[in-house]
Amino acid sequence: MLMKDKILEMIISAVQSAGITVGEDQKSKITVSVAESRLGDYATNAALILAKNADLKPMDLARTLAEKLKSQEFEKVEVAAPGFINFTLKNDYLVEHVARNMEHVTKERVLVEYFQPNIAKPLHIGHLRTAIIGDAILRMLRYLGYQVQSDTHMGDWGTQFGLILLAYKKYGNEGLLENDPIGELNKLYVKINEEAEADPKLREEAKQEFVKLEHGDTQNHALWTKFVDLSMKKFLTINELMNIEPFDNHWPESFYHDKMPKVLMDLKSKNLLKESQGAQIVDLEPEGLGIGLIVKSDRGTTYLLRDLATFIFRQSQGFTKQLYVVDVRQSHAFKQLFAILHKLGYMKDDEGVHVDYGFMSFKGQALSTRKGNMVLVEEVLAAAKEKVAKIIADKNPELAKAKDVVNAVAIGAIKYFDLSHNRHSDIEFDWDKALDFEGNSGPYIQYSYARLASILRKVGPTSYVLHSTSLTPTEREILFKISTFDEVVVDAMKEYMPNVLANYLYDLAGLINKFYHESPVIAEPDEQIKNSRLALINLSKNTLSKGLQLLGIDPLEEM
RNA sequence: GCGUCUGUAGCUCAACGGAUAGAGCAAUGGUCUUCGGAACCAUUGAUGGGGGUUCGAUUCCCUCCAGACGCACCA
Repeated sequence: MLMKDKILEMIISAVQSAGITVGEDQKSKITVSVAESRLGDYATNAALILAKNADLKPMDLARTLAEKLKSQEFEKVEVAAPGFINFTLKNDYLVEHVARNMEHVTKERVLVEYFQPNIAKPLHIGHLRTAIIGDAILRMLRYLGYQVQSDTHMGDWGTQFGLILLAYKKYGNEGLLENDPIGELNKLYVKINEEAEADPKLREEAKQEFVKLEHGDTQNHALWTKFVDLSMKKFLTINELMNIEPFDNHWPESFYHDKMPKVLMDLKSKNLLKESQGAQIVDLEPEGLGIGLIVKSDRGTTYLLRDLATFIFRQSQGFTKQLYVVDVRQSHAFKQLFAILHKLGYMKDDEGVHVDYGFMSFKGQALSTRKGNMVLVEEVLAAAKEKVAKIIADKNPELAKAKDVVNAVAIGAIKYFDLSHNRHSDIEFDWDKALDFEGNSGPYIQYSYARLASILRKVGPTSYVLHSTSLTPTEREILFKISTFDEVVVDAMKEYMPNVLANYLYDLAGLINKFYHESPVIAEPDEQIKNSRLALINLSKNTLSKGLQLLGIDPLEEM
């Protein structure tokens, strides 16, 4: 059990033994949080919340509770104005507690959808964000014991394939296609779109091509399969390229093609479907969500219908929770989706969550604005690697396996930059900042790790014992910080905010660097202190390693 | 027009309704006979305006200002 939760339980029972009744609404307002280090380890506002009910002054109630809360785990339980209770854990207790691993409880099945590229459209920075955030969430939920799976949901179906098929038949070249499938398909798509602007007949032809595809035309189906296979292969290089966990499922849009009629029947049988302007809609005006378009007036299907089928299918696979890591522009669409699923009776509470994120823009050094404001993944990565390689060549020219290190640092820098920000914020990517080794950055944390690794390497294998006495204030802070690791991951996943963990790791790395500066280890004459510091280093290193890996960043023994 | 989100230091960002609003960059000044100086320490500096709720508001509510993004036949 997490220390935080344990303290909360102690508080509740202390309150009850003081004869004070606690309503559910009040209970939910009582918090136990990490205190400022000068005040203690944990703090609670319980007395402030309950004072009025108990008809006591907050300070008096706090004192009463504090008295009851004194127990073997705590060095101190103190009261502070206007009515906080602060807890300081015993060092002995911390030493013992910190060595324990989180008990593994198997939790519900969760599906995380992220990385939704469209065939014939190149990977850009938006795809990078969904992949990075989604991947981090997957890793963290898995750590917490959830049975998580990922799903990519690629865009491989729809009327745009009519245009692509038509263009390929007119101008296509097999060699070019195999060489650079997405680039070539994109070129064809752009070209035919331009032509269709001028000549509406082409659009009609394209539509027919798609109809043929839908009806299983052999030639079109073969071409489509080829486009999809080649593109998929290319897209999935993201796993290797960005160190993204392999995806568990690929259920693309086409996969739901034959699952939509059933949803339509369902909607009809529940009287939710209406005819309007020749189209089939669900009226969501009462919910303030406008009109949900299900079938277009030309009888074409919509994304909304496909998304309904998607949710229902995944639910049938046993997933009791579905997370959609998709940018914030889709939030209206997801509200509609969830509202209709409620009406259909498929969704209760928060079984579906839109994990939205803001935009990433770029500062200075405009990266190719040829395609509008699109910044390509390849360009970002190449630029990052180039910059990192220069720094490495400068700082550590002797480094073995420099290429791997450059790769890991570049990826770490990009990911950390993304993940350290609150995902709701629109953020500006600053090359100098993200790839500077100084300050709050991925490389800073990797560097802190490498320093610890270096000390342990020098000392060689020994068994370390952490002693609870003779801890310096910084060492004590580090120890406590490490003990809260699991709490932090739990907190981070309450609202699916990877930045909570990223910020924690930065704080920890900062403390470690401070400690590194203050306390010599190898040169320490007192063997017991030396040994204890080595133990602390070992713990710190393991914690940084766990945390970095949950963010999808490789810890490096040397850099 | 309606809706959602955002507005914090010169810049880029943090902050479960909590205690003296934290960082990084930039600027200035320091530390060290470098267990890896890619470090550490310090100084200057901020909640868009106005109301309200609360013991307590960057956080919740109202309003105004500024910006971004959405509001059925594009995907």
